[in-house]
Amino acid sequence: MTKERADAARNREKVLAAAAELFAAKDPRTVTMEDIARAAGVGRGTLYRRYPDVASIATALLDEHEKALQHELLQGPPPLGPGAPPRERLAAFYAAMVELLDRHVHLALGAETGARRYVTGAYGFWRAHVIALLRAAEVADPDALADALLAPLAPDVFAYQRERGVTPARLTAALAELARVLDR
Amino acid sequence: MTKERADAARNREKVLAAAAELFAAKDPRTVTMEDIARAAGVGRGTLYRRYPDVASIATALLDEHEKALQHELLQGPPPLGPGAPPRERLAAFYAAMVELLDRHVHLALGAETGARRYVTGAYGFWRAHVIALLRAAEVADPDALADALLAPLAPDVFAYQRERGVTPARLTAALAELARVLDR
DNA sequence: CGTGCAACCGGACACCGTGTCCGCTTCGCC
DNA sequence: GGCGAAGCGGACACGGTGTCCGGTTGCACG
Repeated sequence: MTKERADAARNREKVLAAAAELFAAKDPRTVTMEDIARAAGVGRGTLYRRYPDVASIATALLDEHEKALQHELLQGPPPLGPGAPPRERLAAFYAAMVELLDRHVHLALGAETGARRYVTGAYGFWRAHVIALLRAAEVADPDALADALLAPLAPDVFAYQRERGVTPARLTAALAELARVLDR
Repeated sequence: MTKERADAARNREKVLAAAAELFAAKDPRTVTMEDIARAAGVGRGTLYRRYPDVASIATALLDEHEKALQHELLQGPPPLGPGAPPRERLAAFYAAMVELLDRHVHLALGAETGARRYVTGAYGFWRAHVIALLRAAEVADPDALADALLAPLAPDVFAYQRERGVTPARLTAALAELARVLDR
């Protein structure tokens, strides 16, 4: 990773800015590489030089926001960070994720092309975190439960619920309850 | 819906058979209309006459299998059908769905292009069923919880877990526990 | 039977997005 | 200010989509 050339950096900015706008403006699943290139005033070749596909651009944009939450989970104050009982931490995690989703569904939706969700680094992080919490709560088979408990946070589920009139607040409440009743 | 012409019926059979084979043979998400037409020995126009896209063909194939389960939920013996306590019925539902998924993931994956999952008639059925159970169990906000509880049954989640080594049996056990601890 | 009409078939077509390739431009170090 | 390398971007070939329409086939009715 040597130093980035000035023109390259300039283009990277233009691309990310244009992409962010596009994802917010229209159905993120219909945004194409061509769209982004045009909006950024950049050739398609330039785009492909850095990002293999649309999803990876959305992921790059999303990562920034996820980083903050990941940091809080690891060393922030309870109940998000260490110190609170596992079920409380799980509830807090749910709440934080719902808030994150609420602000950035468009990006999250854009980042999903098929099973892409699970290969992204972030999912692995959430997974590891939930598994650790479940283990601490002495629940049976944390490995199997973790993905099941993360599934409600899938962007398309969230988008669907919101569209149906389930507010983030109600969802948070429902998930908090779910977290608290886990195994006794 | 007048009577179907003989040649049309013949072609419908050929198409469904060829599609079933294709979905099972390769990654269902990469099956194309052209593939199916070629495999069925049928023109592309013929395909489009009946099915607007690949997903709807997979859905048609899947529906057949889902119908049976839906019937059992409505009027089969407990614990799947009416008569058992709601949490037991939910656990049984989970078990049945996992088994269904295990047998037909390829179809379920083929049926999913983006948010297609939620517009299909089947999802609405599962949703209504779970909501009814939650209401009977006197859980708070069944509407918000239902989608969350159905999320772990998303085909891509199932496929991912299985690929990771979580057997259907373990998944069933984990979900059963989840169902039983709901709200107290 | 045979005939006519409607339903059905299927290949051709135009379009769009993808991903790659390569001649040209720009950068920044010496 | 010159030069090597990194970066750029348009052109290209490909593959899938969805539509359209001339030709074909099935079936009801005489």
